[in-house]
Amino acid sequence: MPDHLIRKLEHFTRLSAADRLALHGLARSVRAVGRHQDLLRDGDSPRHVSLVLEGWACRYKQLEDGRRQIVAHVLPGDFCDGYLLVLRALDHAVGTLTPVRVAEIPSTALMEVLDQHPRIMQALWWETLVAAAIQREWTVSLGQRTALERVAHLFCELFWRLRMIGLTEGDTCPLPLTQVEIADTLGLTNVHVNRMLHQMRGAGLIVLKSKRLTILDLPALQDIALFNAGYLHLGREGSHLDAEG
Amino acid sequence: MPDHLIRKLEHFTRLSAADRLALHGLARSVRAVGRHQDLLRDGDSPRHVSLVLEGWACRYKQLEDGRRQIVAHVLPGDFCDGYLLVLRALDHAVGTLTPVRVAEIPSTALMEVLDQHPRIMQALWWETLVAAAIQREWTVSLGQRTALERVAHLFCELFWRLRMIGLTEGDTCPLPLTQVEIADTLGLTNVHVNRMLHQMRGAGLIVLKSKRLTILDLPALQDIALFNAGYLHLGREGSHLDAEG
DNA sequence: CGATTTATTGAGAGGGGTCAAATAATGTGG
DNA sequence: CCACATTATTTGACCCCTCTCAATAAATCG
Repeated sequence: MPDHLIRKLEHFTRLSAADRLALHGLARSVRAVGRHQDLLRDGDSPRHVSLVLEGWACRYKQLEDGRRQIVAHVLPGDFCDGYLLVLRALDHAVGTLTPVRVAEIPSTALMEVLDQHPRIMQALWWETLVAAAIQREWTVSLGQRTALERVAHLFCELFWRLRMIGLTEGDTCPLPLTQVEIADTLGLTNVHVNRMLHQMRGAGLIVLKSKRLTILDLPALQDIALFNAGYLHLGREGSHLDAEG
Repeated sequence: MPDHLIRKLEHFTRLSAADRLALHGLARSVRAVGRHQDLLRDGDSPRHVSLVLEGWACRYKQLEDGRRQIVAHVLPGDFCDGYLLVLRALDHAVGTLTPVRVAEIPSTALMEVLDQHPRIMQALWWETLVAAAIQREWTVSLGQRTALERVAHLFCELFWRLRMIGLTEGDTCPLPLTQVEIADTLGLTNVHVNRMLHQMRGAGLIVLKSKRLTILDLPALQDIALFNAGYLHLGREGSHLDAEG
């Protein structure tokens, strides 16, 4: 089941059959959760680690007066937490954006796998660092990019991340976000997101319909977004750790 | 020398004398660097790990057209990299904001210490997760907070971080940032930062002079900033790992 | 097919940006 | 320690990108 996770990790290093088997063994207990539910609440300290197998979720923080900021998108193959081995309490919430299937992994089981499979340990370490790099790039977007550039950049990033886990088809990918959710991601209002989408459609850059995004001209979109994929570290940077065969 | 690092880590768990000794052993080779120099450039892949002993630096990303965003402040006791054990190339630059003294630690020496001192390993893991939490909070600031709230939040965060490493005196701390650098941190212009400072001074909240910040009313400043220190995870969350004595 | 969510569009307002110039602080060489 | 150059701060006037408010249209869903 954790095919997306495996596919993602293999952008870092090639796993052995035993590695893959171990990862499959982790996704034993699976839970289905509906749309717009909280998987984790701010302040929680869950006992197990959750891995999203299918569907989209997001990390978000809410200010006292109601303002909400989505701080990360959690796609299939992403962990919800993974931090709780060290930190006592979560400093943000995790909510579903679509119906989701999550594997609940006892932290002892995860630790055992990490001990016995150093290649997985390295790959998950890489995964953590890429997540941090994405967070930094979001800081750049919110701090420096205009509204149009932000939307374009988000679409480029999601397209690359989805392609990494095999969820694109040609120039098309799922995009189950509402305009309000895009706005909460980019620090904009839904009204202005709508206007930017209008503009991008008018320029023949994208088609967005029925929760699917088609990028008609990826190079042009990347130019507009000042998008540079380097921060996603997709160059198989752990190839020296590759498994044989 | 790495007193600030030790002081910071002890907000997570109490280290043993041997742990502290091992950390001191790491800071053998020290380099002095002037103000406004790059310690690391985007794309670099340094061989050793750098620890800031004194002075301030920042991580930053620059867009092709010159727009610059500071994505993190690197204070005494912070690592510049620490990632390079896994990632091949840096996705951002690190530059000094003041003259700086950095320890250059061979990655093999660091790995040895981590192997022999699991408590340090855990504490550095905590440190990494706190850095990620700070990055998320910056996403919230840039996405949702107004200019005034952003400046107030930054000052609260820096004050707490500096207090954590023993660099505050009462309600005062160093603040060597120029208004341009504050602006590049918060996604504002230096002109508008200046106006917000004017407003905060007028409200009797702060004094900022000769690169020192005095917070006259911390609770009020935190209210304005919607600041909640939870994300800094200062509650000695690793106390179950405490060394004896 | 009615009910609710989501997307779309318009008009008006404001927070923060841009441009420009003056003042103050800091640094440097003699 | 001063004269000068450089860097940093401060302030004003004007503008524009994005927000707010509001109303309508279109999807989506039981």
